Amino acid sequence: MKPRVRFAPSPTGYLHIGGARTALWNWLYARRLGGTFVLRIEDTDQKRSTPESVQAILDGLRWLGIDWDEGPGLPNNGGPFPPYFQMEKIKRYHEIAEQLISEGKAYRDYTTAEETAQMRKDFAASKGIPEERIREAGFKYTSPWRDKTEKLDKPYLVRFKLKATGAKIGFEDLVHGRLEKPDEDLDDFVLLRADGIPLYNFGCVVDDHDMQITHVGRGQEHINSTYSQVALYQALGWTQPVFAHFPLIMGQNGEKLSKRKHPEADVGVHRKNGILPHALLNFVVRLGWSHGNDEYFTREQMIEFFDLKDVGKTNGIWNPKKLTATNEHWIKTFPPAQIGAALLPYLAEIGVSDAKVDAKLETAVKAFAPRAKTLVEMAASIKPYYAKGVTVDAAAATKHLDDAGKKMLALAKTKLLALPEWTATAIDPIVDVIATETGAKKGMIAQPIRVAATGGTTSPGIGDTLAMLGKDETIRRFDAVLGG
RNA sequence: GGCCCCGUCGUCUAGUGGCCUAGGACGGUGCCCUCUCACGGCAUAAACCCGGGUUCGAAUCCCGGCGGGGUCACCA
Repeated sequence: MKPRVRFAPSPTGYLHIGGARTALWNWLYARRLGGTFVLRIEDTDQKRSTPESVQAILDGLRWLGIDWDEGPGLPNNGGPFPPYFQMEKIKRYHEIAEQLISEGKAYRDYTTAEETAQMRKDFAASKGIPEERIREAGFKYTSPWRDKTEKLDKPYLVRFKLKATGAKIGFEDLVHGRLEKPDEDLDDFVLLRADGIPLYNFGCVVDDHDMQITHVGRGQEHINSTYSQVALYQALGWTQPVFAHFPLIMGQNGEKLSKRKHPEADVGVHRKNGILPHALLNFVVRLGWSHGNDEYFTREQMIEFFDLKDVGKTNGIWNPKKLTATNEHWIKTFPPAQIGAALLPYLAEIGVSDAKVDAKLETAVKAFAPRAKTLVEMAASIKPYYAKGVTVDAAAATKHLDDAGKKMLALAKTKLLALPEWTATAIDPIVDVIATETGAKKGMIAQPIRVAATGGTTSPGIGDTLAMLGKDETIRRFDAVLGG
């Protein structure tokens, strides 16, 4: 059977890097096995969900090239199991909740949020312990409505009626193996809030079932809620999917990568910083998963090699240096035309709007690929080559454009003017030629040329540098230095 | 703190009882290449959390300790 997997983000902010990896791994799994990748928006947290966030997540996924087979923005209501936004199927959750209630597997709890909160507080106070430790002290919420069935005319929430027998409840996890705990450790978790909106554990189970999801791959932080969900599957008599709980991505301080404390948690930040989408994918796919000693994968190789069973168990730490190294690798590896196309928005961003993917840009990409860590850097490096004229750095001029330097420059100009064609391969040898003819060191020849052409002391090889500039602009800049 | 998960170089990892004097990658260090800056090449330092078992033999299996993380909501 072809797997049906899903990525079910909550639209409460930008696309999180951990979410992106979860999406990627699920997507890869589906693609390799010819399965289906579903995107579902879990927008039941009405306080925090926003349309902007939905957009940000969709944009982030698209930028990464992770496409979904079912979900938002697709024809025919998004696919065969709509809707793909939880808030659009509230009725369905109520239906299931009612069924559970009628079967005695759930109940209406008229206790208010304030009351339950107070109960916790009182218990903690009576034991003289902080609230998060009430569980160890034996606190377990027991609703006075647990065994009642009457329907009152006031707000209620629906709780799952967990039957604790002391038996183990658990599941087979693809990365962890058998995971279980005594069902007594679970409680009557809330299915429906007082306003009728489902909570995560409920909506998630109903949807995964309705959408016929076969494999649920998500972060390890969900392990504990999975036990509750398993109880629900059993109560409903539904077949549960195969679970796979992924290790977490931690910030460099060792804490879980959070939106507040770690700017790098935002996929959009990397886009802004000039990271290639594929580089981000490659970096993130290796964080917690490996294929022998392989480090770099094309998209096709990722699909070919990825398997949920090869996912590791240990949390990984975000390593910006390795991300950069991965980015450099792909900048150097992808065809110049492709990098050039990716570079256009970054050039436009800094005012170079006349650039297009042509011979000049490709030459520039080739020249700067080994020198740029990011597309932002590359764009900045290339920008001067699209300008008319250049301001020569004073210190550089003093050092390299003295009388001797200008003499070399003039000589170079003569040789350049005599060239049959203006290409890097044609230009490059002139430094050697002049060196041989005059006996001067190459540095004495190349540096004056470089300073005159770029205004500074560093640039790619003379051939590439002048080729990028073009004949006219090169000579113009030479003349500006030589005067008259 | 209860419960749950995890524990190989600084980091990501290979490793599934002998192939391990523990391999690769990023980062670090040194050297080489060189018209500048890079790229690249070569070399090098650096780890099996600790303690008990099991076994002829353990990074690999078991137990305990320690350490890290997650989770304990009418968030997801």
